[in-house]
Parts: sequence; structure tokens; C-alpha cells
Amino acid sequence: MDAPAPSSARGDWRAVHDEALRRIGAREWPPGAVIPSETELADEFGCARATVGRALRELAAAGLVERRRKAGTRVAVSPTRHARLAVPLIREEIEAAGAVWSYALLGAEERPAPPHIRARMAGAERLLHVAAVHFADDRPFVLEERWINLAIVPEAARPGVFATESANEWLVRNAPFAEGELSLFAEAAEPAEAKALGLAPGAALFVTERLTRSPDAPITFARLSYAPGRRMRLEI
Amino acid sequence: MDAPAPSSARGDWRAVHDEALRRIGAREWPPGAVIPSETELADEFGCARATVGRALRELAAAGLVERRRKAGTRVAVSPTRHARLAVPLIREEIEAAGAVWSYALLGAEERPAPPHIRARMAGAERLLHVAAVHFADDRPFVLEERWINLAIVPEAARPGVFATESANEWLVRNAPFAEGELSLFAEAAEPAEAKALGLAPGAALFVTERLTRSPDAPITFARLSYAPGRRMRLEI
DNA sequence: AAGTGGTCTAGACCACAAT
DNA sequence: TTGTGGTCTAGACCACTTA
Repeated sequence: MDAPAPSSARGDWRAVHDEALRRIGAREWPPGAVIPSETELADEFGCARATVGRALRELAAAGLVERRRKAGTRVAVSPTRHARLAVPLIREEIEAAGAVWSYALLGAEERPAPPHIRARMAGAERLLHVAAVHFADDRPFVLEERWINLAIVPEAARPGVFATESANEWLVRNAPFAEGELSLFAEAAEPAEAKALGLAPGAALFVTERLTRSPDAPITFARLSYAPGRRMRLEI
Repeated sequence: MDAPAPSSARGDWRAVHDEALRRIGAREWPPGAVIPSETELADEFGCARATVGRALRELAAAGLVERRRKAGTRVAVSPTRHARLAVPLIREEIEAAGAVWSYALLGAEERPAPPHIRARMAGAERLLHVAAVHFADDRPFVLEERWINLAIVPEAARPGVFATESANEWLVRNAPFAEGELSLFAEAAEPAEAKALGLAPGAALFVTERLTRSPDAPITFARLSYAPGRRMRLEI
């Protein structure tokens, strides 16, 4: 880390990062405390300030420290762990499990949305409702129910768009990188859901609700109801 | 972005980042394609290579591009979206919702684990089993069932450790920053679970199973069964 | 052998917010 | 006003991987 820097297999910033992590874990830098400035740490570790900056930036991204100009860097009060959750295409999720994907469109029509949908898609006048089931090896895998804001993606109203390609994929292609919110919960299957998925009413469904927004207006609200047995796996 | 750099409210690397994002979304850089090298892009944007590097590093962290030395940077074949999931302490989750947290220990004793637990905690000889319910405003919120590897955290066997502090918090304090796997799914409540949570058997539970590992051996396996109504919310 | 990303440095200027 | 983080630069050396 000195003079010409004797090469660094793992990167010097990692050494600083790991040592900072150790001090936080060992309560040498207790929760809420201000840690030394970049300049001081650079001095201590004998490296450039940018290297310390890199290390602390990673810690901040992980939520372990909070940084503010002039105020300095302080250890987060409650260093919460985070996990990264992939939001894959349904088809890819099924194929990744080694199964054959297929798909049945139940309906696609413009229709007035129920109040709780209207509330979440405020500003959307005309909404297209799409319902479909995705199958893994011909067994029902997930029920997709979706509302699409026709003001933002009017092409979705073209007849036959969702005959072979699911709304799931169509929207990823046509509205990529959109922001949004995701909500995960368990719910007993309603009779209609149970029927669509070939289950008994009341079965425990894993449900994800996802609202996708463009900067100006909501794009789509999707509810995916997964048949029992599906697990969402994450690394921490 | 030229000569003395006319200051940058948002950072020049963001400009490069956003333009790259646009080109990926617009399929000017189609999935799987190799994009220009850092040097070429630095030339195009009139900035230093490090600035381009920063932009592309963020895109790589987001999973939108893949980078390999010599091979270059290519657009991911299927640019999957990711969401960040916070794994909070149960007490903090309840208090964040404005409710009062309380806690009842159902039992804590060393006991042989069933086969499916032994399989996931390979190498752990002596296991402590802990069961407890967390309440929000005196209503059952989640059932915590946990197996702890006594070889790694022998202090957990001390009598009375989990009387007032939950195993959840105790382990966060005593084994911070551990790696692991997280699994989310829905399941119908078993009779014993239903009773502990005050529900009818078969109720739809939101379940998380989490295995925490130290570099050498498993530390703990926890199953959290949430009463209906609990939602896990994420930003995308 | 050669070209790409990965990292480090020393210095600089700036934005921001606490004082 | 001042001290902190945020960013940029120009150059350098290295690691890795493909050719």
C-alpha cells in the first residue's frame, strides 16, 4: 500500500473496507458514532483519500454508515442487513427451473378498475385489464392479473398483442428501467383465483403486487399469485 | 466536462451512466453486445477514463452489463431488475409500524434436530432449539423457530439468555455481518403454528427461512411464520 | 502478446451544511 | 467561515483473459 503500491490482488480499498467493517462489528466504532474523516483514515492506512472514499462509499451503499458533507461519516444506528432480490421474467424463472413455459391468456379488455386499483394508479383514465396464467410443464404456476395505463402505453390496446407474448415480457421490452414498488405477502386463494390455478379455495398463495411508474404517471399494476411450492430465494 | 470541469451538480459519471442506460434501453447497444471500451467512451464523452469506469461499474452492480478484462463490457443478455430487501429486526419492524413490541419465549433447549434441519446445518453436532412468539400490540405477529449451532455460539446455551432479549436480536449483536441464504414462501399453517399464532389451522402464512453461515460452519437456521396481513415492501 | 478492465495516486475544485 | 464528503483528472501499473 506504500510507495509504488506492490500490486493488490484484492484491491487496497477492500482492506480499508474490511477493517472498517471489523471496527463497526467490534463496536470500536459504535452505532451512531462519527468515524475519522477520509483524510485521517488515508493517513492512518497510508493510502490516497480516494481509496478510503471508495471503501466508505461501499459501506454507505450497504447501509452500514451514513455520510454527510461537513457532518462526516457516522455508523448507522441500526445497521440493517439487506438482500438483493431478482425480479425475473416469469418465463425465465420457469425455464431456469428446467421446466417448459406455456401461457394462456384469459382476457384483455379496457374496463373500469375497482376503487383500490384506481387509488394506486391515480391519474390513469383508461385502463386495460389483462389476466393470464403461466404454466410450468403444463401445471399452473402463477396467475397474472394486470392493469395497464393506456395513456402511457397505448400500443397495448392493439388486438392480439398478448396472444403469444405475455404482458410481463411485453412491458419489460416497452417500458424498461421503470421505477416502482413491490409488495410481497401471503393470502388465501379467492374462489376465482383457486379455479384459475387449479387449487382448492383458501389455499395459501404467495402474492407479489408491483406498481410500475414512469416519472410522470403510473404505467402498470400487476398482481402475481403463485401456486403453493414456489420459493423466492435470495443471498445475503 | 472539459478543461477545468465546470463543476458538476450531479456528477459527470452520472451523465455517462444515464446515456449508457438510454442506449441499452433503446437497443442501440443490444443485449449481449460488446460496448466500446472505457478509453473509447472517455474519448467520446471528453472525460477521464476513471469517470467512465465509475459509470460502468454502477451499471455492472445493477446487473445491466457484465465486465471482463480483455473481453470488454457487454450488455447483459437479460437485464433483470433487482430490488433491495431490508432484513430488519422483528422488534424494529413492529415499532416502525407504530405498535408496541412484546415477546414470549415458548422454549429453549438443546435437542436433536429433525433430518431436514440437520441437512441444512451440516457439521453442527449440538443444536439449541428456540421457539418464541413476537407480538404487535399484544396481537401475535410472528412465530420464530430457530436452531443454533452451539459449537459456534456456545454462550447461547447459558440459561435465561433469551428470557427478555429475542434470539433474533441476540444473534445480530453476537454474530454480525454473517453471510447466508434467505427463502420466502407461503404455506398453510400447521396446527401447532396456528395455535401459537391464534389462527385457524390452514391459514395462509408468509414464511421466511434464513440460514446464517460463518465462513466455516452454519450458525443458525431460523423460520419466521408471519400472521396474515403482514406485507414486505420494497422499492425498485 | 496484447488489450481490456481494476485499481491507485496526488492534486484539485466544488457542494453542502454545520458553526 | 470552515471542514467534510463528492467528484474529476492525468498518469501509471497491474491482473486477467483472450487471441
